[in-house]
Amino acid sequence: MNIKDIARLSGVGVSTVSRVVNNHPDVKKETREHVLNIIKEYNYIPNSSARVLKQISTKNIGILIKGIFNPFLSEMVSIISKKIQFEGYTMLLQHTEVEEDDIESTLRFIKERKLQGVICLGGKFNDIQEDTFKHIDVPIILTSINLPVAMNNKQHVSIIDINNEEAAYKAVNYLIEKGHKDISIMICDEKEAASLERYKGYCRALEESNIPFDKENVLKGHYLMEKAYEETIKLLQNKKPTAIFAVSDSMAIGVAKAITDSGLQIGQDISIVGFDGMDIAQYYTPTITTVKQPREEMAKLSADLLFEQLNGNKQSISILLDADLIEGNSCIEI
Amino acid sequence: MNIKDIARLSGVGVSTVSRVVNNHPDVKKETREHVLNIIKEYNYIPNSSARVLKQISTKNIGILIKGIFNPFLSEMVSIISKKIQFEGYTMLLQHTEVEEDDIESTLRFIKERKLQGVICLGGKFNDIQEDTFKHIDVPIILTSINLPVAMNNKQHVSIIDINNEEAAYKAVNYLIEKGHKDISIMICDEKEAASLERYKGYCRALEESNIPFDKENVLKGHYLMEKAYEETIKLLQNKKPTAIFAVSDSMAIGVAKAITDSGLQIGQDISIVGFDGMDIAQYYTPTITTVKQPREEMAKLSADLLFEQLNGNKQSISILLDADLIEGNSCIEI
DNA sequence: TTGTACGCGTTATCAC
DNA sequence: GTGATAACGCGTACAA
Repeated sequence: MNIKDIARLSGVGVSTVSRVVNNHPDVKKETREHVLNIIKEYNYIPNSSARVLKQISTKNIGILIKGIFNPFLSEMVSIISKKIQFEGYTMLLQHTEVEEDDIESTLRFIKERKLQGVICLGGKFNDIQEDTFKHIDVPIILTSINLPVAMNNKQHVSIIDINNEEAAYKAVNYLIEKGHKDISIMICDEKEAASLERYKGYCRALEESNIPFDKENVLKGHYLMEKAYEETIKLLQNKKPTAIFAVSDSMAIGVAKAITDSGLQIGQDISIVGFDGMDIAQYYTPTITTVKQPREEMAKLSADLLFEQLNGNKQSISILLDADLIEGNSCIEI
Repeated sequence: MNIKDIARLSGVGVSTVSRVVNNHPDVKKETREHVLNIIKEYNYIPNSSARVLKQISTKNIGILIKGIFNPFLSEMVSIISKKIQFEGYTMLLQHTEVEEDDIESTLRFIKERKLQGVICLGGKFNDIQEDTFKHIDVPIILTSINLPVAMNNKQHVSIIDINNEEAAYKAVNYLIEKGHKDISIMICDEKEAASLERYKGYCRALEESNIPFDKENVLKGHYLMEKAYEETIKLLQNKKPTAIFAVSDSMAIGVAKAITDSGLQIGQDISIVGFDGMDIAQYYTPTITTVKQPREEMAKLSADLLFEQLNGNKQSISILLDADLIEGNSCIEI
């Protein structure tokens, strides 16, 4: 069932059917209705591949999101999608596998789908070069993606992110100011970019306060509740820090449970600071002190920037937002 | 930059380029390498629209998932995707908006992308008719989707779900057996299908034990932590049930926090049962008793069934799995 | 082993 | 207001 069939069945030409399907005004009312009836009757649905192939401008914006399961990024998608719809564009959402090369995927995505612009949420772009996107003439926004600082502002992309190092620094300093000296950190692993930046912030805070670094205090939770739980249980069998800083809220929950299960009290015995500002931090008991990433702002900024560039303002910029500490009841002064 | 350009630049015909791109064996080694170099040099990426348009069988399996943010469904996607890859197919993931007509979307998805099969995760298919998918000759699996019982096994689709009514019935009975008589329920709203089924199970359990139904005991949390929290706070200002059954774990967390914030103790004062079996139920303090949906099994079954049908076994079936209660520490005997 | 030519389903251009 | 027809970029049968 294609456009030709419908044309034949309706007794009109293919162009008329095309006009009806695309809501062009220059079709007689009766003709339009008749064709619509036939379309309805035979369940005709235009082949999108053929359309994209033929169309010059698709009015498609791509969203490339790392992984299928990331509540943090998901929430930003909904905000962005509203803006895209409002502007009369269509959003194409695509996920990338964890191992996938994100630069390659972005390039593919743009060319394959004839996109007018892309927003990438999360992912690794470490191998980005000055000329990586040189031949691409559509705006690219990298949101919540950690980039080598040297690249900022230099290539044909914009960057919206928080200052991970600084945010983590503030969080750890908060603990230090409360008198904590033996502070563990739950990172993802040695490689993950955001986790690494936060780890650097942790190190800097310790250093500035002349607190010796203890490598036993570094735990790897892979952003998983379960792994964070296990690692914390293990840690507590050997030593008892006065505070644990987890670089994600999900890991903070794992840490919290491990503390409770070890017969200790959150806050009283061991203070906890998380990272992200997910709802659960606020609804856990006790509420978890966490570094809140300005998700809404990042999402809005990304979408606005994209359309500004689409509408002529060709400037690529790079913005690092601040992330503020939201105090809960998981930390005490000692 | 298209296949013709590459052919010209490589000094070969388009078919040779096509063969190289698609890894066909019948190309001389040097020719292949030469063409690959040109492709690399000019960053050529084949236009997927043109490919799909031309291809007869795409070896594409579609996954249609309701909403962008649903941890429960996301986890199933990863399991299904592995099977699809293993079978040498490609997975196309598409999200549907909350208000979208899911039947329409499924039909669109299949025709637009020339799919070999679809798995729908979540969504509303209430308007499904016996002949809705009559003209579709590819397998359709509806997973975690509540369907009017009368439709089971009758049309051209398979259904994998849990028995929501029964599972909820068991959960509420568990509370009743522990001596609870004043049991509140936190539903999504009056319309959402799964929530409705679970609500029915709640009613049946009360009825069978001759516990009078109190409409004050029905709260609407819209599957949101925040909403569930607010509604519970409101409830507790008027009355104090001995137990609350939330039809999702996220709402159970909201309920839990509200209880704590009202100066009451979870379990001791008010027992809680959740639904879904999300990680957080296990990592909350106290652990939340919850009805665990067999996500892995549902996902595996869906994928296996799809490929069985693809490989000739054309039977459509409908399977309702059991969901078991996982005991935590959020309920006491009274 | 390689090249030519046609058709996939649609939209855009032009003629009527 | 409507219809014929040439692209869009690719895969493939068939010819060489």
